[in-house]
Amino acid sequence: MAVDAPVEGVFDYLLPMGWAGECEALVGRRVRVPFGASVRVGVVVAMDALDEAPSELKAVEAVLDDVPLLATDDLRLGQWLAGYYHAPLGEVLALMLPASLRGGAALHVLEVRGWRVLPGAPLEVAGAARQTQVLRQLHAASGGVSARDLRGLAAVLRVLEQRGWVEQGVLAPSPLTGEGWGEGTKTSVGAVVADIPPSLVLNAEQVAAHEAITASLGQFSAFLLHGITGSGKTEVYLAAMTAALQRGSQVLVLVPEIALTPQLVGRFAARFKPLGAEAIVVLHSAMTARARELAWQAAQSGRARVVLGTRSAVLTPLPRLGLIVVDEEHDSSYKQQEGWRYHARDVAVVRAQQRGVPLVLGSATPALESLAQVAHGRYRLLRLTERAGGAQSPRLALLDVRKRPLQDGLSAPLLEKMSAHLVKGGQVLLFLNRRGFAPALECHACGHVEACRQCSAPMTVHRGRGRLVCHHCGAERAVPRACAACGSHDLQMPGQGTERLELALRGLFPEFALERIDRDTTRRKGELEDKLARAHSGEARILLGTQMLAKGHDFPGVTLAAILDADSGLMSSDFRAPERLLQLIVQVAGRAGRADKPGEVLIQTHQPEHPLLQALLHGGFERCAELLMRERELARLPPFAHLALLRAEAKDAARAQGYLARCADFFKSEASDVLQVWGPAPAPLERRAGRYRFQLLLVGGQRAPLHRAVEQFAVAQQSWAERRGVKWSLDIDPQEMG
DNA sequence: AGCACGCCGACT
DNA sequence: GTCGGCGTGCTC
Repeated sequence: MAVDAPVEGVFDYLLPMGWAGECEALVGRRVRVPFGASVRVGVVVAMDALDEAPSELKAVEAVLDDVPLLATDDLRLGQWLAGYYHAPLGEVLALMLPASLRGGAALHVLEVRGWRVLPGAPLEVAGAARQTQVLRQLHAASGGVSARDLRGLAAVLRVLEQRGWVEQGVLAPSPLTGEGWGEGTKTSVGAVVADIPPSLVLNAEQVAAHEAITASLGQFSAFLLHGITGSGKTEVYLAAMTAALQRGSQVLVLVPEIALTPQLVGRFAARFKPLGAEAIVVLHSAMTARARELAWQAAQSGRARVVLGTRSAVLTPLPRLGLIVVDEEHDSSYKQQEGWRYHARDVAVVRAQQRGVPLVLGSATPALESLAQVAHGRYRLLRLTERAGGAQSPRLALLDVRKRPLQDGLSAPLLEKMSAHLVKGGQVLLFLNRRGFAPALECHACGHVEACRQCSAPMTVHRGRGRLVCHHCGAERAVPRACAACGSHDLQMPGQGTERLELALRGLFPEFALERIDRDTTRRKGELEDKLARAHSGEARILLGTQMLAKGHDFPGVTLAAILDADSGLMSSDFRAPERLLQLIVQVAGRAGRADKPGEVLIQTHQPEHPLLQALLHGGFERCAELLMRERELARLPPFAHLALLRAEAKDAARAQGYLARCADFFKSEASDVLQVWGPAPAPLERRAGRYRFQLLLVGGQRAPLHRAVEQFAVAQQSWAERRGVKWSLDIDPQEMG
């Protein structure tokens, strides 16, 4: 029994009354159990016959489900993940269920009414096209077709019913039960899949990619689909998905958080509409609990054919899984950054392996980790190098801003370029990865910088709100009129944020409509959609924003894009910052221009001679990726090493540091042959929300021995006195050192 | 995470 | 004299 509590291990219970002898029957179901002084919900993961019943065992209080919610495949994945990420199995399994079911609430058993075909019914009725169509649809669907999907066909269905070919009833609640409609029937959806609109005409590269993936259906195989922006990766996904659906499989599609827009959902829904209203379901964090439960149930029961979702959707039970697609596989939003820190892309790989299904990782800027897997021969590389419609790739140029006065963070040549493009009717896209008005409030007299009282970070000035805001803990306060240290009224706001840039641009280009798109201007519901609509329609001429703007949106009218603070990516202490900068530039470049309007991408920098920028200019993404790869190899960093980050925080700095010092000693004495220890060091943000944070980085050449050492550590540290008052957590394969 | 058990300050 | 503060430790 795995209990949903942050405790390692599984717990043994006696069977409830009336269940003796029914071994295996409870596996995958939720049960209510007494746990400590309280009552908890857990999932049964195994049943054992005991020779003698130990009297110290408590008994299961109640069985909460009539059928298993998790299949043995799901439990196996959960067990693997709990081991790999050193997370409690109960917590992992809880995340495989919709939130509404984690607390022990009963599953809303959906009574989906529908129709199914009876034995002896013909495949077609000569001269009756509508009857033939309905019969084909019913023959094809294993568990019947819901009445909702047959709307408007009542008259036809009545005729077929009178002829004794079809009947009405309740559709199978779940294929896991083996009851109800669909029992024993072989799935064959060929007829319905034939109704899926054919793919757009694919070019030779797309055909090759699609054929390679399709040939691997039914077995594990990992593909890296490296296609430049606009090369038609989505069409390859859709073609491969259609082939998987044809075999009766379910398809899981993961997309980054920001990319799950109505447009994308619409595109998939339009393609797979012939499979029925429930055939495609969406799962993301903004949905209501009820909507999530319905979508989850459709997926878990096998009714949903395509599941399209963000990070957490990778854990959805899918009894007929046949293909996994991870779009924009390099995207950092696949990494969970709190609690159980899993990486959805990596989970997808394991899941595909366990289930013996192919996996497609798609990106215009693959992660170095994925490129390394290709180099090792573990992933097969599929390239798409042609832009659809023959559009040209944009010109990339560096703007050396050394010794040039910047006007509100904008260099004179950039302003000239902007004018030229705007006058010619183009749209201009500006990236600045910093929200707010200015990143600090500084006293000109004594140099005092207003810092957050809870964190060791300067507070960002938000002038519109008239507040200082901490971007790390969210704390807010009024902007002081005088310096807190010396009382001077000469307070300065050095640096640029998107809010300040917006103000400056409105002054510089008053005749052109501007949209700022960042977390502050898209807080209200629908605001982002409205702004994106104005960007797409061309109504907005200047687009200004943070990361948000770079992901998943195409702006065909944009002819000039500029990255204003490339230097921050070149100078960061985070070893992944240059890789992320490269991805940003290439992604941005891919969104500027099209066939009739060649685009231009400008990068403002104080380091025009930087090897990374030079490599990008002269060799594009590939040369840059090679360069970064060599740097990582020399530095013994991923993908040439494996990382685990041990974090500790405490109200008292010495305690957190002392604990990690003890941890460092442990690893140095017990595992120095398989890993290196870096630290303990203060976390990049040393104090956050009033607690002091330190971290210890473990670098291992081989994954397995590193994990064994971590496992040993987790057991050993339980008895250490230094643990008192310290909250520690483990981040396997950390993405950010923050 | 809960929840209990356990030893020290201001109150009906 | 108690009520309750949250530090520490356990949960089959």
